[in-house]
Amino acid sequence: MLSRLFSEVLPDVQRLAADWVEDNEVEDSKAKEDDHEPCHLEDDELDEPLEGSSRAESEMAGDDDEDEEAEEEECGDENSGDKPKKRGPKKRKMTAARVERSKMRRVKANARERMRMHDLNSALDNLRKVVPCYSKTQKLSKIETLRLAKNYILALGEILRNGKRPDVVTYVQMLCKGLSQPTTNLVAGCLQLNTRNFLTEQCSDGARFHMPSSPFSVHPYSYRCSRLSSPHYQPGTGALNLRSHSYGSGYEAVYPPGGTSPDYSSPDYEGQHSPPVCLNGGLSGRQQESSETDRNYHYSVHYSGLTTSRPSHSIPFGPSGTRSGGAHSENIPPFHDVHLHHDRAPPYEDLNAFFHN
DNA sequence: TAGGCCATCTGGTCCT
DNA sequence: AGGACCAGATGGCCTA
Repeated sequence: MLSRLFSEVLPDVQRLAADWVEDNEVEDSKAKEDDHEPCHLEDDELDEPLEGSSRAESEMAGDDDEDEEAEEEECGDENSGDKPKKRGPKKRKMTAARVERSKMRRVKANARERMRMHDLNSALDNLRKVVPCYSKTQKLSKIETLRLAKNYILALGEILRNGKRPDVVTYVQMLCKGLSQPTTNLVAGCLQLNTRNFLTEQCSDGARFHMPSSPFSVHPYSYRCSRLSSPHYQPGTGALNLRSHSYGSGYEAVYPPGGTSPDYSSPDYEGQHSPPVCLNGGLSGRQQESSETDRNYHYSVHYSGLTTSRPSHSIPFGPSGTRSGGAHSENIPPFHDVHLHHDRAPPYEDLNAFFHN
């Protein structure tokens, strides 16, 4: 067994090692070329840059009177050893004023960079609000937001291209492609909550719902995951079945008949493979709240723009094409702060209304 | 405690 | 010269 493993892996390892040696030789030669300029500092830059954010503190502490000496030391030993003398324009002396200017520039640059990152983050927040499943308290990470947004765009494009509604499983699959499992659970959980026509029972932990008459052809299939082994799980609670994969950590999903396996090898898949979601109304992973905190969740439908006038916000997906009216997720008291956006995108009436306006 | 995520600082590069 | 953008490094916080 091991020998077979070695025989399979060894050639690759050897090839990688050879590549690595080759690369290092190239880099070494580059480094040697760079060694010809031992005092390669910008005129205005501080000497001996410190590591990490402590640098700023050290700079802000201010050692103006030592800077000139430090600068002298920086290039003072350039003749020592057998290194060739540095050519090019001589380095200007770091006067106290120039050091001060340099510090000021750095402080200003830091402030600009902070502003820039804040702008970027606020843009990401805006993006979070328009992708499916927005939660103020349980924000998607940046990378997950971008992935979900990409999937959302692709899904909408697919809908427009095909001109027909996908079933909810397909839709969730499109949305969750390449997402982490917690995000997948969150999105799919949001989506499933919104597909329910009504709740026959509001469970004490806020995570279990009966879905006796879902308009989607998803609930008949069993779905097994780690959550199902939890004391909260009850069979027949309408677990939404997505994909069938066995993942090492006790996750096992079952494909619906005729279901296709996720194309994780597709070029647009990036990042970790998403294990199957556990869609029995709860969240798992990072977004999964304890049964105590589940009570504080309130899923609400978030409409922006073209469908705001609609009183009912159910997902119009499903093979039957029926609108699952009455399942307004705002009627689910234990959940808060999670907004569903996917429900405003797929309605073709809404899309048509949008395009005809 | 490890790993994920994030904010911040920093230096390099490119552009105006 | 200065600003925008980027990527690497670092440390803090949180969660499993």
